[in-house]
Amino acid sequence: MDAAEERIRRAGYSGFSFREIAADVGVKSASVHYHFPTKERLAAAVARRYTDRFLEAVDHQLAGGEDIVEAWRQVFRVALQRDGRMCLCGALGATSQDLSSEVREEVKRFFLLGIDNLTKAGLARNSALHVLAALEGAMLTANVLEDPSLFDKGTAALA
Amino acid sequence: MDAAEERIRRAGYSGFSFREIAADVGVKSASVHYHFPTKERLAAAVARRYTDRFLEAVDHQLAGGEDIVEAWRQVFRVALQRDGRMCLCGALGATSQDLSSEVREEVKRFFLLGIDNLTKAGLARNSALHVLAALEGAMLTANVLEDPSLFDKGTAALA
DNA sequence: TGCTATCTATCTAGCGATAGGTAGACGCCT
DNA sequence: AGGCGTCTACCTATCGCTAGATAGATAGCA
Repeated sequence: MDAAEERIRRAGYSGFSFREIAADVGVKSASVHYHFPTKERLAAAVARRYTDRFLEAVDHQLAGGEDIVEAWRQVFRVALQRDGRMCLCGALGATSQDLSSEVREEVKRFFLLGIDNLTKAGLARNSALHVLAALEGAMLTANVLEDPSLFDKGTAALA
Repeated sequence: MDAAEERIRRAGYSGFSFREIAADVGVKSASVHYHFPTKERLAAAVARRYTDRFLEAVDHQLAGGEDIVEAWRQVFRVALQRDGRMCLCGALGATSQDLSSEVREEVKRFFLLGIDNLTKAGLARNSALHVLAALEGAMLTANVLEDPSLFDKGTAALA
């Protein structure tokens, strides 16, 4: 799943294969099929784990006394700068219309829970949407222009 | 190129094929290769045309007396709601790390010219980054959640 | 005007590579 | 003994791309 996550975050759903992630881990593709019968199932599992971990990380930031928006910004920031990759659900979501419903639902879940988390912390719904959009978009921009500092600059106005 | 643009905007770079777009148009894939020797070349040509048209549309909005930020917002809005698809450079940019340099440079061009356009209209660089990121991210969010109205709600704060 | 040569845009056929996925055998551990 | 995990070997389908050929339009020249 780690290998799949890396590959998906770099190249999207149709940009990774069983053979590639098997080779990354040092096994054969048939072994991956043993654990995840289909590609869709694997991608959905990876997306679910990603979302859960992401929300946990936000909670951890909040526990450290961070403001809610700054907490989200920090988690996105780390995802971009530590991993050097896109947000998994951003990478998958860009081709949302082409995903199987199983995977698409997991990607939706990331965004829905994100909006939910931000509103429950006191933000208006439109503000929650704006924060999530700005973070996701800033990550994309920094990724395209290969300059991580653009994330900080593009999201400075949120803080 | 129209067919290729549609497919790329729905499924990204690795989500379209010569055979598919040939079938869309009613020819054979070999005929597409006649005009575009490689897939990279085709994608790069489509991205360039998309960027040029996009900037023209922004200029047209400005000529109509629109505020610069509102002009950008409107063009994104139309791209999402009329076409029902992602921004082409957003869809490609999400997998930027996996694109050939030829295509990646065209995607970069979209973002660089966007920032340039916004700053030359008077915005600070960080504000330009923020606007572009928010628009691109709002489009992604609306796309994933299959609700175009979320674009308006998520970008209302920009106006 | 008519012949010749070239160009354009398409076709059929097929290349090698890779995709997702499956069947059955093998070894290992309890 | 039996299940778990991995393997080899294979399948069908599709990928990007190319070869060779062809019909029709175009252009230059006698």
